[in-house]
Amino acid sequence: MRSEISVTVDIVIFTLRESDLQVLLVKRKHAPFEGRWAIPGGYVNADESLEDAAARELFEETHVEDVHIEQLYTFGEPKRDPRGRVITVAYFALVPAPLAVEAGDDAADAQWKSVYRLPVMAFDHNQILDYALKRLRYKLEYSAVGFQLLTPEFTLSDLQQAYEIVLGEQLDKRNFRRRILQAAVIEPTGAHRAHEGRPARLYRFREDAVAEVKARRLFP
Amino acid sequence: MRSEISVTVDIVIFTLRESDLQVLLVKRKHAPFEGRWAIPGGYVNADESLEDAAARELFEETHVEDVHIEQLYTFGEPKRDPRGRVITVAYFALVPAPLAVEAGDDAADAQWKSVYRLPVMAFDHNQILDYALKRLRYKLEYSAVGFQLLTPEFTLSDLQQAYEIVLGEQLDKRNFRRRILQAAVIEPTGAHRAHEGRPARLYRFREDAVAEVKARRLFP
DNA sequence: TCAAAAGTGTTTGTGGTACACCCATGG
DNA sequence: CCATGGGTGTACCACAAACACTTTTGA
Repeated sequence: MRSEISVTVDIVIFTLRESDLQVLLVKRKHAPFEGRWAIPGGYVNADESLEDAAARELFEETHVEDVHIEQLYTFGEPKRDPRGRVITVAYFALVPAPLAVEAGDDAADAQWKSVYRLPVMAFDHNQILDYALKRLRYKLEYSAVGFQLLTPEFTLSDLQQAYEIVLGEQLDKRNFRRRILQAAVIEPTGAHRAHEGRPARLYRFREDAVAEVKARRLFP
Repeated sequence: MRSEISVTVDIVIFTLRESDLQVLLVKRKHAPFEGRWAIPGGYVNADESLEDAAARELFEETHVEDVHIEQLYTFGEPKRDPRGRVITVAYFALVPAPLAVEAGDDAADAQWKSVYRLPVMAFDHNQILDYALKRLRYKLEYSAVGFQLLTPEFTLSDLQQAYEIVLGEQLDKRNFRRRILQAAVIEPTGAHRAHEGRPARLYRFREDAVAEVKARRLFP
């Protein structure tokens, strides 16, 4: 039985802004849910892959390319869209702070919103965002995905701050540094950055590093 | 742009059989890929959720209900089905051994196949199965999902054997028992089971147990 | 009494966590 | 010389891994 189902992709775009973890939301101009905030998304074209569709939506909203994108989950409850049967393949993207700030701010109907103060959104988008946030935090703990939120060169303090913002808790500086360094996923560029106080060593992410590390086995 | 996309669900059904980890495959009767083995699946009905569709496909193949089902990933490359644009939401299910053995064996065009000796399959189904197996192994290590492959009452040796089959490696009996027991996810039923040698205590899964345990943090 | 599987503790090593002071620079 | 953030080491504890023998039953 072939059924009439439309397929969309929605993309949860995370960035660090104003010492806060924020997502890009768009305000809907038409029914249903006119005036409500929503996760950006759109229909999948016939000849593009799902991931390409997600990357296209991301580019349309932010003019950002070549960032971390991954598939999150597919939401397909029959009544999730009042217009008919629409399933959405949700993705999430991590964009480095400075690029994202420039690009997101100019659209009147697109705003960065703190994940800690989200509005009631259109469709099942609150649920999608909850899930995306849970996944982001979870991945931060066992993979090197957090670097994707930073510029290509960063200090260890930048990185620690990023982790603290996303996880929503304070971390011990010495333990943080030791573990990041012994995971060998970053390397010093040799350069330093100074604002105030002692200049900080700059690091870059090592492309050849294993991005995902096996979690502890609970069961043997 | 609303595009003509069909939506299917495919379900990777795992079980333990003949001291082996096996999946249920069906032999295709029609083109494309006539005669090739494939993961069971079908179109999503207009009024059912994706998970309901997966559960329905599972029931149609095995007459098994109320088992662990979870969404795996959505595969949507434009050319994955030569007939047109079809995306598939893949699920995986874990069915307890004895039920599965009875149900799967009678269909001529449906067979349990060892995950260690898989044929070249239709569509992108080898890729889907690789991914499902990876996910199953991964989840076994940090969650209590492994119990879903056993009957409601089982011995610790049964459980250890299940882990060994899925993970493909030998485990130390004392360490295994200690960790399972101190995770407090199972409880003794009080009964014993005897075949040969000393009778073994029977256990059941504790429904109130936390099924998923936080993995070690690699990064602080 | 023997075969077969169940059941049980200890030691050692690794890694996580907690914790406080000195260093380099700019103003 | 002072304020500001950068950078460093150690002690304790918990848990993972390695490892061999005793117990209970049926034949």
